[in-house]
Amino acid sequence: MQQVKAIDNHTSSNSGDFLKSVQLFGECTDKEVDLLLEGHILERCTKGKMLFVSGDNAERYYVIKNGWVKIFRETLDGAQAIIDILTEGHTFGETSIFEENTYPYSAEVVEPSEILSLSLRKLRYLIENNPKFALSMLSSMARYRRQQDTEIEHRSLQNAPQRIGCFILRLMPNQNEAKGRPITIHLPYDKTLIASRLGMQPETFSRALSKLKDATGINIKGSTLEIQSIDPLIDFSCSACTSEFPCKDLGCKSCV
Amino acid sequence: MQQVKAIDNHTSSNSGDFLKSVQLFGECTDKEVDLLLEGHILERCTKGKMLFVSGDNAERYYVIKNGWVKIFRETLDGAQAIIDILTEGHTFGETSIFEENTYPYSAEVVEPSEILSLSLRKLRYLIENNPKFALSMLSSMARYRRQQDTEIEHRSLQNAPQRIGCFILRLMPNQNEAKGRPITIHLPYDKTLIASRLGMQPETFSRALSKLKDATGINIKGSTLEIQSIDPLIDFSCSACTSEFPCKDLGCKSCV
DNA sequence: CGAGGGTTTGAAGTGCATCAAATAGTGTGG
DNA sequence: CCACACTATTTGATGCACTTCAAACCCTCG
Repeated sequence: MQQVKAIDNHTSSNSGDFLKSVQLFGECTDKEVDLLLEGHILERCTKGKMLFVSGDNAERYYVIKNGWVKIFRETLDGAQAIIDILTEGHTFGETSIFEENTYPYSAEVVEPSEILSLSLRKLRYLIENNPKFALSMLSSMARYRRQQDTEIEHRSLQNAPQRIGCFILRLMPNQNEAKGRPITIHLPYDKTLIASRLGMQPETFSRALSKLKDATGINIKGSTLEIQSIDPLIDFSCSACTSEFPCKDLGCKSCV
Repeated sequence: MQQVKAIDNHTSSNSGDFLKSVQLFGECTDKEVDLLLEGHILERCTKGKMLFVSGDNAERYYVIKNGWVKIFRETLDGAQAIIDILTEGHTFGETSIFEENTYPYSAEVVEPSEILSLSLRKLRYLIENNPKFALSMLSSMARYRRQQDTEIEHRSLQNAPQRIGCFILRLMPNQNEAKGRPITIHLPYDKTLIASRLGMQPETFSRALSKLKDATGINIKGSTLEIQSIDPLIDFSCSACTSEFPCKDLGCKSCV
């Protein structure tokens, strides 16, 4: 189940390049990146791997090189609340700097992934000594905050088919390319997981998806979607939202 | 409608004391507080006053001295999404430093309030030049982030009466005092507004509150609640939550 | 006292959840 | 390459929670 690969110094420059491509670390100097990477571990994880569970002692934070990771919490009787599902370039566990060194949620790999883990201590050092980096981190947290605000909004203003439409719009590769011409996209993970990500039951997801199909004319084959035009999707989903479509900065690939 | 009172230097030390009592500014030096307070405005606002609307140019951020402020967004057809309802010691508008100098939401005073407004430029200066303050701000944003995570969770795991119970628990003055003995609390604002804060209709709120009364034995007279013991409330509401009751740091007065 | 908003109650409808079962899809060992 | 087991997904039937629309009630305040 667990395949761990600690990467030696030869390849750490690759991880360095990767790290610089992550928004949070985009303005770091080479020296800072080297510091952050000291003692890093790059793990190839299979589906189902638990990276940590809520309450674990937190010494490291994580950056996703590729794949998907589910962030969630559980009630005593096992009901899960999905907080977020993250992918390439996202970080998690870094806010444990401000907890009492424990993780406030659990993290599970849901698709084969490469995950970089780094020392929280070194991150804290960088925050405390480089105001510019602290600003980057604040900016990144502010972005996340707006996303969460939107999430809450969607749950109360959008119905199930609209939420799915909005989810699909955020999977679009690039708004400019997508505009006007037909496009094919693949659902990034289990339909059941998408359902819980969107706060609904798998059965509801299935039915809502076919309602969406009827309403917007999209084509569904398994986990492949064919979209002739995104306009009907926008009309259908974005009418129940306070942001207008190019919903900038909302984790929307088509809007970054 | 608008009663503005710019306070002169004689009273600014009062505002200084107040500012230091706010978590975010707790570790600021006198000098820093003075800097932040330069050009501050203390406004006495009546119910209904709009402090700013989404999209407005943002030059100031706000700190609530007392009262209540609603933070929300609207769809084109007027449906409101309440993002948060804030009170004494809370700040808002400060994340506009990281937007393109616009507010991403609207802010409306919903109870008579005293609101302090301060210059965003000076805040940014402080963040950029004092790593310790940047850390405070990061910590404050991390706290807010956890609260929003919890909010999303509550919406999907708790039903209407449970959400109300949880809301009431968070109004409790102090967990230690509350434990065991009867206590009286007042709802802080309109029931209709509480309803939308909790993501439900006024009618649903009314019915759910009486269900809560039946389930936990609390007493309701208008906006006054008499609670013999908080234990039934905890049993009733917290079973559908991933946090155990002394839900630390979740904006819960009884748990701070 | 009367107007107007906030709150409650009633009746009916809707959306989603739940339970149950069928079907499709995937990976396994033979 | 096929049969089997197992999981993911779909479909059907039913129930419940919340919404919606409508009307009554209550409270406050001029």
